[in-house]
This record gives sequence, structure tokens and C-alpha cells, in this order.
Amino acid sequence: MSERDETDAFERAENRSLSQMAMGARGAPYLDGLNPEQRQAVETLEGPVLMLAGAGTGKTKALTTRIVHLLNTGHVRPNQILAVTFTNKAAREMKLRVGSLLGEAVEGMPWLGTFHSLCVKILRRHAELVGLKSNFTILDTDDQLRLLKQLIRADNIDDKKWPARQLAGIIDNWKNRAWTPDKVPVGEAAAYNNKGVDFYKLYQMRLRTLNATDFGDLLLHVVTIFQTHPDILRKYQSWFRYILVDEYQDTNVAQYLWLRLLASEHKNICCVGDDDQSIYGWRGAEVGNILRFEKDFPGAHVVRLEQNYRSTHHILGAASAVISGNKNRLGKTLWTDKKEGDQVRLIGHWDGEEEARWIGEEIENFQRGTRGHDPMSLDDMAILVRASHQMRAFEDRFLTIGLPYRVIGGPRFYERMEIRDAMAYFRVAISHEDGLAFERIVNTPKRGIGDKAVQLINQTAREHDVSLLEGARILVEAGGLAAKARGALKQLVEGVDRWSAAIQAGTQSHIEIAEIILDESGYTGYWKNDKTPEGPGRLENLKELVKALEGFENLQGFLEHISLIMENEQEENTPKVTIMTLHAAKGLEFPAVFLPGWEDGLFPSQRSMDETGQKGVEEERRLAYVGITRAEEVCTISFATNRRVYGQWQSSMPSRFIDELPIEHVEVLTPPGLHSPTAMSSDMADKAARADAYSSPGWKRMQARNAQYTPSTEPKPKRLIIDAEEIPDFAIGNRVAHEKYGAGTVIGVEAGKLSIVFDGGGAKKILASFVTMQDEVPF
DNA sequence: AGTACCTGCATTTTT
DNA sequence: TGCAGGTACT
Repeated sequence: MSERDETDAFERAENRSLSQMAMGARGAPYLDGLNPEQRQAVETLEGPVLMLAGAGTGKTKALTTRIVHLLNTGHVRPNQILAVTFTNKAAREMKLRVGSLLGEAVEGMPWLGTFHSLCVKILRRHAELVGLKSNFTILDTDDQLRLLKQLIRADNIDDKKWPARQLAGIIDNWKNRAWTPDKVPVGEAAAYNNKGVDFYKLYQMRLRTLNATDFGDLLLHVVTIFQTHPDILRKYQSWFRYILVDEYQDTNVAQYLWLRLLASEHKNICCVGDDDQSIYGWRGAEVGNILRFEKDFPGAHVVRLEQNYRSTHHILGAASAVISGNKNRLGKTLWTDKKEGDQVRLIGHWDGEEEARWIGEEIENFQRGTRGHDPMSLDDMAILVRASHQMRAFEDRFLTIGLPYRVIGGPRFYERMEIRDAMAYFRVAISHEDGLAFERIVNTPKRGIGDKAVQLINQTAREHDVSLLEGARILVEAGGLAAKARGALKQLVEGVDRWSAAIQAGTQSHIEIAEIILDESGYTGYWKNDKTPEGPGRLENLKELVKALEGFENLQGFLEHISLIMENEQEENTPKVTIMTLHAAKGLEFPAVFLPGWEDGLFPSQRSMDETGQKGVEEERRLAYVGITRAEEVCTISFATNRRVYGQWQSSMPSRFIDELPIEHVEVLTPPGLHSPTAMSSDMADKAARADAYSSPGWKRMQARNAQYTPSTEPKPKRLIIDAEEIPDFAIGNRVAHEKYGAGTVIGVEAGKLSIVFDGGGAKKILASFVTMQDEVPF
């Protein structure tokens, strides 16, 4: 501890409350490792606190220490703290760190979890208030979509023209804003061909009949209960004496209301977040929540964590400069006492494949330690892309050079077909109302119950106003259906009865019951007989599923777990480069980070800009900020002039965010083959070999489209010149030559970029460094 | 029921 | 380009 810190600590001690002093007497070694701001965030226990934690400033440390401090000072018991995160991963980590800080086994914190898991817990206790039974099932996105599709088709609407996905998006959006069907504002009436609200109502009714909720409902139902039952709200308000919220900038309106309702009495709420890392606006997150905190909670203590422990000076400088381009920020000035380190490296490439090849080589260089750094493990390096289709180029390249990689963000365990099938069996056994699950398994494995039979079951169920399972039972007893289908259905219904009875009886373990269900239903047998290459893997997954049951009390607990949790990660021992999206990278850090594809249209994404304009650009800029701040030692940004998108070649300008990188923090690297004459010629030979790709019809169309494109007249800010080499001054009318497109005439000039009409047809905007001046027309 | 062909489409994603 | 979803045929 420095002398100044000691003085600070001494001065603080004089202002301490009695309880704090008593605590001090007992000692609080966990406070020692905190900087003054973190310490303030930890020690300001009463009243609203906003902890503005910049990237890499130790917010998890502060948050977990705060919990420990609450417990250690005797302010509260572990089960009276409400600590909310967005992901299960974050919740797990927090639990782990609180435990290790306490150093002793303390009873777990039952109310530390995700918004969704906490809401499930609350909702199970009061389900009847929103027309559900407490054993309700939670539908995932797929079930939700199938249900909506049914409703749409039942209404004779062309689901091609009006896709279920769109409706699902609209409804999700409304739920994110805490709008129940009766509260959807009139301004939204036009949604989904004027039928959005009607379908929303219908959908909610269907969910109730199915005794089911979707993810949005979990929040919305609890908010509704809190709003309509003050007595219940009061109980929770007084029970949760202290509230902590992680990633507050990601909260949507429903989550915000939920928190505000719970905190409105004692206002002991501590929200942690970073407005600069708000990147989920497109799924309902409201940056406004964090920007408004001080208004929502007057007298709030705002603590800024600005000392960054992650990145070197240049990386931080570059990130700060980029994010400063956003308006509407609370504003933070990150600093570090780390060494200067490497500048952010910037490099332009001819096309996406070359970019991938170069990054592959760089990774090998870092691995060998030939880049002025100690040798790095592949685990220390990551490639962060804007959109997942960018990953392909890297996978292709890494496969050919045999570089081990891992892609984060593939399909989740519980999204796999066999897992969902198995879970549907469990769901039917637990909740007979779960018609979606029943429909899923009724002919899985194939038992000769086709579309016709399912229709008949549906019809019967509707006539008698009962669940599908009961409808099936009636149909069987009435002797409907072809004999074969009837027999199979009878067997299934009896099976379900038997399984539920076994669950009720409780004489067998839920694991045994699960095995019985999968066995008697013929589901495991079905995969055993499967001859496709996936068969064995699916059986393996089913085994894993059953094994996973061991960690749970009963099947219902397990179902809840699996529907709320992604069970994705399996630790592997061989070091691998990580490839993932920028979104998935939030919260992570790597010694070396590659940020490819910084081209306007790709990043910032055209779609984002088209749909939300300036707001969209700002969110993209925050994404850029998140990307740069993932890097500890080396950050390499790159772009490609040409890229194949959906099979079409497309050329684009470097990202506008590149212009925003301050020159003093950037080192511009030279693309291979652009300077040395020998390399140049071999590179050109390579290009020539691939030139036929450019004579495709798609390419011609692309050129034609580009010809119609009018360049923006908006003045561009200072542009970083990519190539330090002397670039001749081009003027309109100049004749130029380009490696690939051949000869052309300059028709427009703006900061480093030229609009050129090529003799071979087509016009393009091209970086001046990629063309050479022709003194004379060569032919 | 299984397949072969066609069409349309294509950010970011947790729960 | 490559996929998912649907249709039409065997």
C-alpha cells in the first residue's frame, strides 16, 4: 500500500459509522486489494449506487467484494441479497468468487442468479395469479415459433408473406417493453398486417392452455403480479434488503420495472454497468436505463471505475478515442499504469482470403514468439468478428494449415434434436397440458401416426376442450383412426400414464424413470437402429443427458435447468485460437486480439445503419470499443478491399471507425507484396490465377450496381492514410491502372479514395494506394 | 415415407 | 455461395 493510500484509509476511518468501525476491528482483508474507487463502491452500502465500470476496471471484483462486505458487516443474511446477472455464466462466476473471498463455506445465495431463473423461482410460487399452474413449462424459441406458426396457419394467413419469425420478434419486443396485450399502444396497431395485437392475445391464451410461458413471460408475469398484488410485492421488497445488478446497461424495460418495483421501498440498489458497452439494443436493452439512473434514484452515489488493469496504454488510447465519437455518454476516462506497449496494428488486405491467410501467419508468429513478444499460447489469441459468416474464411484457412481453433457460439446442447425430443417426453410426463411437447413426440420415433392422425387428435381435443393427450385418449377409446395408428397411440397414451404415475409415486429415482421413458417410448432404440453417421453421437448425447440428471432432485428441476441454461462448454486441453463474434466476446480478454473485417457495410453493419440510423452507428461504435478493449497486449485491426459476400464479390471502403483511430496509437503495417518488387510480382501472378472469378455474371452485376452508386457528399473526418508510401495526387480525368480491374479513368476524388470508371466496364471506389497513375493511355 | 429439386434468403443472441 | 424450408415425385 502506498503512503497516499494509507492516508486515505486513515481519513476514511474517521468518518466511519459504528458498525463500520466494528467491522474494521474484525478486519476486512478482502478490502485491501481494492483501489479507492472500487473501495468506495464496495463500502457505500446504503442507498442507490451506480457503479460505472469501464472495460477491464475490475467490476466483478468490486461487485463480489461488495456482497462479501454486506455479509461480513452483518448487514444482511445471504438469502436476503438479490444479485442479478444476465447469463448463467456470470452468475456462476459470481457465486464462485464470493465463495472464495469468504474463504469459508457459507450457505449458498439462493437469490443470486439470472433475471430469468429468479423470475421462474418467484413465478412458481404465484403461478395461479396469472392463470398458470406451478409446474408450467418454459418454451424455447423453437417451440414459440411452432406455436405461432400454428396460430397463423389456423387463421389462413400466408406464412410466407407474414413469417412467424416476424410475429415472434414483434411479440418479444412488446414483452421486453412490459406491454401485456391490453397495454400495447395504439401506435403499434399496424404491426404484422394489423393483426399483431390479436395474435399476441391469442398466443397468450394458447400459452395459458398449454400451461406454458416463453422467456419474455417470465419477466412480464412477475412484473404483472408485483403491479397487481401490492401485498406480494411488499413481501419481496422487505425480503430482499440489498439488490445488486450486473450489466445494468443491458436491461430492458421489463427488467427495469422489475428492479424498480423491488427497490422502491429501501432503495438499496447497486447497479453496475458501462453505457459504452451497451451492444444489445437490438434485443430490447435500453441504454436509457443506465443514463437515467440518477433521475430514477435521486441522491444516488455514482462511482466511476476508471483504472484499467487489462490493456496497455496504446490499446486503451485507441479505444477511448473511438468511443469518444459517441454522444449521449455518461463519460469516463480510462487510464492505466501499464507500459506503453505496442501500438494498435492496422493493416489492409486485398481480399478476405488474404486477410485470413495473413492472420493465420501472424498467429503462428506470435506462437513462435517472433513478434517481439514471448511465445504465446493459441489460447491467448482470439479473432473477433462482427458477423458469424466471417468465421468461415478463418476456419477454411486454419483447416488447411492445421491450426487448431475453437468456434464459440455454435448450436447449444439443448438445441440439439435428440435432446429436445427427450425433453419433450419428460415434459409430457410431467405436464399433460404440454401439447407442443406431445405433438413433438407423438410420431417420434415413427409409429405410423401421420399428419392426418395428428389433425384428428387436435380436432378431438378442441371439441372436448381438453389437452392433446386427453384428446388422443378419447380418440383411442372411441375407436377412431386406422387400427395401426390407434394401437400405436394407445400404447403411447398408456406409456405417458405409466410414466407420470411413476413420477408421482416417487419410488424410483428420476434417473431410472428417465431411462424407462426413453427406453419404453422406443426413442433410444430408434437411434440405436439409425444408420446415419450421426446416430452414435446422438446416443452419446442422450447418455450425457441422463448423466446430467444426477445433479438434480427431480425431472422438473432438470427441465427448468436445461431450458434456462446453455450447457455448451466442455473444457479441452489442446490450446486453440478462439474465433467468435464481438458480441460473444464481451466480458472476455485475450493477450492478442485480431479484429478483421473493418469495412463500412460490414462493420459498421449496413443493416444496423439502415434500420436505426445514427443510433445504430453508435451501437456499432460501442461494439468496436468492446472489441479493442478485449486486447491486453496486442490488438490488430484489419480490413479487406474485396470480399465475397453470399457468393458475390463486393468491394468496400475501410470502416469509418478506422478514421477514428488516433494516429499516435496506431502502427500501419504493410500488406504482404505491396512494396517489395519481387513479392509484388508473385502476388500479381497469384491474382491473375484467380482473376477468372471476376468474370462471373454476379461480378458484372455487382459492377453495374456500383456504377449507379452515388458517393456520399458528407464531409469525412481526417482520414488515416493507410499506406505511408507516397501517393500521387490524382485528379478527375487521370488515367490509372489497377492490378485487377485494369485501366480506367478517375471520375471523382475524395480523401484518399478515387471513383474510377474502368475500361473493362463498371465503376468503383478504390483506395488511391491500390492504383498507379498512367502517364499515357497505353494503347 | 423418403428423396430430389427449387426457391428465397442471408447481423449481432441470452434466457 | 450455401442453407433451410417447401413442394413434388417416387
